[in-house]
Amino acid sequence: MTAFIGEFNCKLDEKGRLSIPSKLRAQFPEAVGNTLVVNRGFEKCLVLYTKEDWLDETAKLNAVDDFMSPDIRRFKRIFTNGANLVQIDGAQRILVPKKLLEYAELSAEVILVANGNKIELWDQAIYESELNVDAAEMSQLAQLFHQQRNQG
Amino acid sequence: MTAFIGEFNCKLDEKGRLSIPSKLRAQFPEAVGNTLVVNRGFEKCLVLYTKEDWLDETAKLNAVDDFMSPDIRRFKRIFTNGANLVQIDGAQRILVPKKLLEYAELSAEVILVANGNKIELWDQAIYESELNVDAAEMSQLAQLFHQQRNQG
DNA sequence: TTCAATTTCCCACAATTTCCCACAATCTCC
DNA sequence: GGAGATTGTGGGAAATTGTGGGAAATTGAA
Repeated sequence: MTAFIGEFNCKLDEKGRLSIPSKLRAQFPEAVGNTLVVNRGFEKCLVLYTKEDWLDETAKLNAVDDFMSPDIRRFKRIFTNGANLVQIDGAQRILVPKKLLEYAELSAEVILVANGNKIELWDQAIYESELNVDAAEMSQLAQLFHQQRNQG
Repeated sequence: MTAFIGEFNCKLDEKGRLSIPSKLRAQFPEAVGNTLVVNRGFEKCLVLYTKEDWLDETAKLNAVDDFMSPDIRRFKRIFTNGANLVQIDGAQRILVPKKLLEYAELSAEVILVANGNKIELWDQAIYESELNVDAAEMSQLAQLFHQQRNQG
């Protein structure tokens, strides 16, 4: 599994193209070729995967049997339905599908945040508010994390 | 895991480059190669890790599933936000990303403080005021530390 | 078929980053 | 203390990257 690192300020041009910072591009395994997968994130952001990692993710999803419940089927459908293949062009850019642009409310100033096998794409303003926590809230979050990790 | 020791006065040049003191460089395991990870610290400072140590840290985080809750995702984001790979150049320098320079309000005079697998990078003036505690406050802090450690 | 709209491909300029060299300062060893 | 080696600092030049926009190609609708 790939493990991407980095946070990058990027710009979307008028055509909705996002140029991938060379430092991030350099982290792609050779095998990636020129294809990525973009999907909606849970929050107001998009998520990029290599095609391989995306297939792994969906494989995990599909390991859960559809017979189980309507909710399972619904979740799988919704989760998968935003996914799009995108091509990296000669200038290391991808064209972000319009629907997804709108979903994540992306303006010209965006942020790419890599962590693990996911690369999140945020509008800069929204990202900053997402990260803006005061100390009290932070320690609450930490506590929650602690609990949930131990529940597993 | 690496265990760094030492405190060093350093200078940032006009291009935002930080030259790593040879005494610190000598503590890097061979395997580090020329790559480090810089991230925001909780306080107004930056933190350097070897890439390996950083991946260990994030692996612990990513062991908790993103599907679990929005708070989990948020916590992970806040924790990893700002991380960037940096290369050590031929003159044993790293280029500190502009965003992070601004975040930690670094001027030309900075301090590197090594502790465990982390190396903190502070603006000198800010660092000094951070360390400026009187005896009473110090013993109060120690008490707090003691309590919170035992609560775990 | 024709026209308009979108997409893809390509080129070019500007800004940044990287690489390299050189000098100054410091340290080390004799 | 002095000479040589190592380290810290600065800056110039080349290479790379980011960004914008134009033109060709493709698509879809009338």
